[in-house]
Amino acid sequence: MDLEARAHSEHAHELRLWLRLLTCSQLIEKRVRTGLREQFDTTLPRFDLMAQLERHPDGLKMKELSHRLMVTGGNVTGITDQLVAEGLVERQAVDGDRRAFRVRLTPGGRSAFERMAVQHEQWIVAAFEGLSPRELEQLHKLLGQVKQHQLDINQRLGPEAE
Amino acid sequence: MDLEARAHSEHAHELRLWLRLLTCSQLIEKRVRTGLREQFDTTLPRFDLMAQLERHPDGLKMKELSHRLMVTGGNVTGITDQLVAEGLVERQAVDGDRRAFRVRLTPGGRSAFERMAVQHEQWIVAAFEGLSPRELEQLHKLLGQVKQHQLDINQRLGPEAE
DNA sequence: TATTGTTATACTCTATAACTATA
DNA sequence: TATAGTTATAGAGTATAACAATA
Repeated sequence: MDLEARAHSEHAHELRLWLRLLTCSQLIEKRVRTGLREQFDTTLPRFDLMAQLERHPDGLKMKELSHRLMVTGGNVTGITDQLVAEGLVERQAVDGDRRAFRVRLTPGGRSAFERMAVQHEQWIVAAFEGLSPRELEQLHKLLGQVKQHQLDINQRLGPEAE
Repeated sequence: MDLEARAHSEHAHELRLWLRLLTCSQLIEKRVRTGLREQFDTTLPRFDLMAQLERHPDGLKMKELSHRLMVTGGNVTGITDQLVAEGLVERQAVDGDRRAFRVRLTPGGRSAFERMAVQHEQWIVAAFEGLSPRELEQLHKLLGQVKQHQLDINQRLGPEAE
């Protein structure tokens, strides 16, 4: 386990930081993916889609989901189709625009998500146990700056990339 | 773009931190992947494999690559096969163990990697422009603690998972 | 028997582009 | 003409498990 084995040159600090950031998220993500698969027979993209819907009880349009999940439309259709087939989410007509749907959790989908969310939270809490509350906040703040900067860059490169 | 739209409950801090960490690494990774594809017609796993070899001029065994890249053996075989076919890396017999190889960059592979690494570094530097040198170091240190904790957890769960 | 690496398989996610239907 | 969503396609990455050769 050593993605950090790179890093040359003059900007070694940035490179090392990036590799460390990547390693951290990969390690945590890997545990989450494995857990979701083994305990709930599901995947991270599916979980993420349901998580978005949980935050929006009135549902989200396909386009919105695509934007929030940072994937293209075709993928959202595919994942949504699966979840619909399993009765976890449903497509609902939108008044005034017969092209669009509102996707929302079914009651069964909501309770299934709650069960997963409880477990998911435990994985995440365990992942950051090593930090004090103060460090946790510090890290959150620093990553906030990083995130904002990425969004700024994307905006510059092309608003649709946001 | 809003993976952070989750986060309930009592441990909202940890959840928000995780979602932000994930968002940051996804945003940066996405740009790196796109750049590698568009400018060099390659992928991140291929780049990562070559990066490992660049750091180890004497080569690495398949098993070692698998461990460092955190993927299973079959995948390393597949990626290595591609790179061999393109003349970027080569398999070399290992004295005293006729089962194993040492995989190493060819001269052409080395120079191809150098070209990519220069560009890659620019992407990464740009990604962290928003931070002062001091913040950069702070972030590096905090992520170091996070990383170490993940490794500790993996060790506890099963040494082979490391 | 255990280990190194390969093969075969199957699945998920992904982007792209062409398409349908509405607006 | 533009937009919402779907379909079709192709490709990459992944894990798993069975396998061959060697230790």
